[in-house]
Amino acid sequence: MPKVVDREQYRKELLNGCIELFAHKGYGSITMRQIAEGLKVSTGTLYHYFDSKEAIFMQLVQELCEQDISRFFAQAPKAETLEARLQAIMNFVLANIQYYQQQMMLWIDFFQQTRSGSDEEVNFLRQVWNRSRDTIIDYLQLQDPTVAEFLIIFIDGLILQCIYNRGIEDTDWYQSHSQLMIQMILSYEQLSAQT
Amino acid sequence: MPKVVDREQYRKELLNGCIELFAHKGYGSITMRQIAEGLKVSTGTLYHYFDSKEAIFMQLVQELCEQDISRFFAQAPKAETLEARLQAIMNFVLANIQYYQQQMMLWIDFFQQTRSGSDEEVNFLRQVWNRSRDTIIDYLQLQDPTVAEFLIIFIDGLILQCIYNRGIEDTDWYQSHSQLMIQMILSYEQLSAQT
Amino acid sequence: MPKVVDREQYRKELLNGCIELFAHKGYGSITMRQIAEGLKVSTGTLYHYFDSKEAIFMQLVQELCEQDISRFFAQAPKAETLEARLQAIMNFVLANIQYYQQQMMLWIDFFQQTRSGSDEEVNFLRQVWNRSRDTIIDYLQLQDPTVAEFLIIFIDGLILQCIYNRGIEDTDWYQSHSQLMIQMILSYEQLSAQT
Amino acid sequence: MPKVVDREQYRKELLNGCIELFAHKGYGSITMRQIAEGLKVSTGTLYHYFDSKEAIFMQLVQELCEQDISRFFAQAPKAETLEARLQAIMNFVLANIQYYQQQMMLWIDFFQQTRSGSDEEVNFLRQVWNRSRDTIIDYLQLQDPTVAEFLIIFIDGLILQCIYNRGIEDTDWYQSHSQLMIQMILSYEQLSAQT
DNA sequence: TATGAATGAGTATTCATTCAT
DNA sequence: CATGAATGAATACTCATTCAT
Repeated sequence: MPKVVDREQYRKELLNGCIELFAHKGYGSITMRQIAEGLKVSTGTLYHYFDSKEAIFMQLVQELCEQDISRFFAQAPKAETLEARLQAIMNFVLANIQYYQQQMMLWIDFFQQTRSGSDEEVNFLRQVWNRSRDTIIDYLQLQDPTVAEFLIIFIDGLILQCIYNRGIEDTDWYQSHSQLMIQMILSYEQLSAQT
Repeated sequence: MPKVVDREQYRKELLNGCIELFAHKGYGSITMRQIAEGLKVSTGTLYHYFDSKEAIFMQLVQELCEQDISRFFAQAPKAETLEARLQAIMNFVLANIQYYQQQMMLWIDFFQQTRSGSDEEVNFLRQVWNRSRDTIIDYLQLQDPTVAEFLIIFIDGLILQCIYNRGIEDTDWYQSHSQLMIQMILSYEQLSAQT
Repeated sequence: MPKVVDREQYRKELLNGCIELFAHKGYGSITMRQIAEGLKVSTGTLYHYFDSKEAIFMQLVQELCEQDISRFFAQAPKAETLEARLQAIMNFVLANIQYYQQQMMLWIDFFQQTRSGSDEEVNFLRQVWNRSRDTIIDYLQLQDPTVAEFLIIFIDGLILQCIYNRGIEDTDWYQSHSQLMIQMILSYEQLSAQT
Repeated sequence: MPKVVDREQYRKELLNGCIELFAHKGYGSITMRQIAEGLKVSTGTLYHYFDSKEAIFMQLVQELCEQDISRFFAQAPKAETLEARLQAIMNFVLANIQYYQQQMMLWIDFFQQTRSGSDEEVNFLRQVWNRSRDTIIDYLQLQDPTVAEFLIIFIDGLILQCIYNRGIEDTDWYQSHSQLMIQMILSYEQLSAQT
């Protein structure tokens, strides 16, 4: 077991290792022992780097969001038209649909666990989530942020459906609904512009 | 502890008692003991009527769905226009938003718990869920069922947002997005009809 | 494993079984698993009868005190003279010296554990202890309760010495100090009576 | 973290730092990490100077006893009469009552922890304790050491009572029992001298 | 039919100690 | 000398389920 040099660096490595562990089993179902085994460290070491299971989760959420945003910008085209930007977003979500499914399940699972939990954590999560939302709003450059929010709501619904259906092998289904949404927004924007 | 004559009848009574217990604590967090106490029976009795915690949940889901549908029809106006029917649905969801939040959380919580569970259960749930979906599609009388499904996706997203925000006191937020969706669908239908 | 008929009866049996377990290892060192094994029940059963390790201890202390007092009266002579009564007490303590050592260690061990604990428990213990003290004061029939308290302090010191010396095989040592104390009290009472 | 020249010197400094840490939390409750933090060193350093937690305790006890004795002589009057010497002792104990409470709790806590421990440690502790006892016996200059031992037993009882009552704010209580004891010893000595 | 006592593997977390750097 | 990362067995306590009564 190599002695760690950069504590912060190693903590992030562990965190990255957690992602798929949490995603695979869920916050409530995975045990600290399983996490430790998955990371190939002892439970003691795990607790050396994180105060608690909850703490791991919180940091994980933040990390995921961070990665999410930078991954999107790394790949998002500098699209000129609204349609192109909408397409970019929908394609990005589809491309990472499994990732978003996992994240959403994690999210809600945690909400369940902390049902009567402190507001502090909930607020922290909300804050992280808002960052994602604002990023999308900014990218779309819509005059009315309501429409951007509208899109986000729909995307969430779409991801949820994928969860219900345990992953989509059926990309067409996703695509057709995406196109429908894009068209609707475009029409709506056109109409708004005219009046 | 009513001395039971009709086994089936009593089972349903117990099930009804479970609804708020599951909703309040969540599938993963509530214990069989708590359920038994909440129903004012012994754990033994609980196991006499249900095979397992999971079995309770499955039957509960079915029961909820049943109640859901009949409640909707008991209240839904025999609306002539599509707009009126859309309004009816959105209003109905809003009126029962807390109920739907709880149900959705229950739902996903169960998905988490049974992640590596048998497909049998998942299929059962999917079947139940399809009943709800088909009911809405029928009610809307749209030529293109895709649009109905589109609406359902959006509603799910809407409920999810309410969960993230831990209940909406902000009815306006919900209303404005509802209206946006209704208008979009109406426009889209109009355009489709023209071509 | 016989199914228990009288819950309260069985709880007391378990409690009695705990006495020597706690005495042998001490409150802080014994584990719930060890207690369960010692009682030949599962940990689950242990928790079925007692809320927590602390709860076991509290009930144990009370039970011990109760037994202590009734044992004393069952054996204490209806002594006419003060000297006889003092002798009776000192003899009783000597006869049960191991028991008192164990109890005292348990006592202090618990004080350690709950150092920053709730006052509730401490008060409960104090109350139990006061019962023992008052019993002795009553029995001695001294005009001045201070002298009775004085004796109790000394007895506590005596027990403590036995702990330091890990049990006395040397009964003479105990006896000589007992006699010294008895003489001192008698002289003091005589003098008080004269003036 | 002073760069150390004299290893022995530094060890004593650390030991002194431990006193209040052990006293505050108790032998069983304090962790090596807490001790290290309290001393502002790493656990590694702690283990560099002491073999184990137990070793720290043993050395601490010795150190405390040493300090105890020298503190007493630094302050004790060269009293001519027995009464004055008895007063001196009782006053000294009262003045340091909190200290003695802590020490006694530490003592017994350790006895608990090492219940089934090797005799070696117990003997070491007994030796240290005997030094204190002999010092008192010497100081009192009584012909019969039994009486001195008798006093010590009583003092231990007195300290124990203070523990049970979690510190005495009630100095009077202590004083009255002290005077009672002093008088008793004086009377006894007088009588012994006469015969 | 109804009860609730019994089970024991499983949970998050702690801690004295070791040892590579 | 000094550090603190690493260990893993141990802790109190939980819980779905079974089964004798």
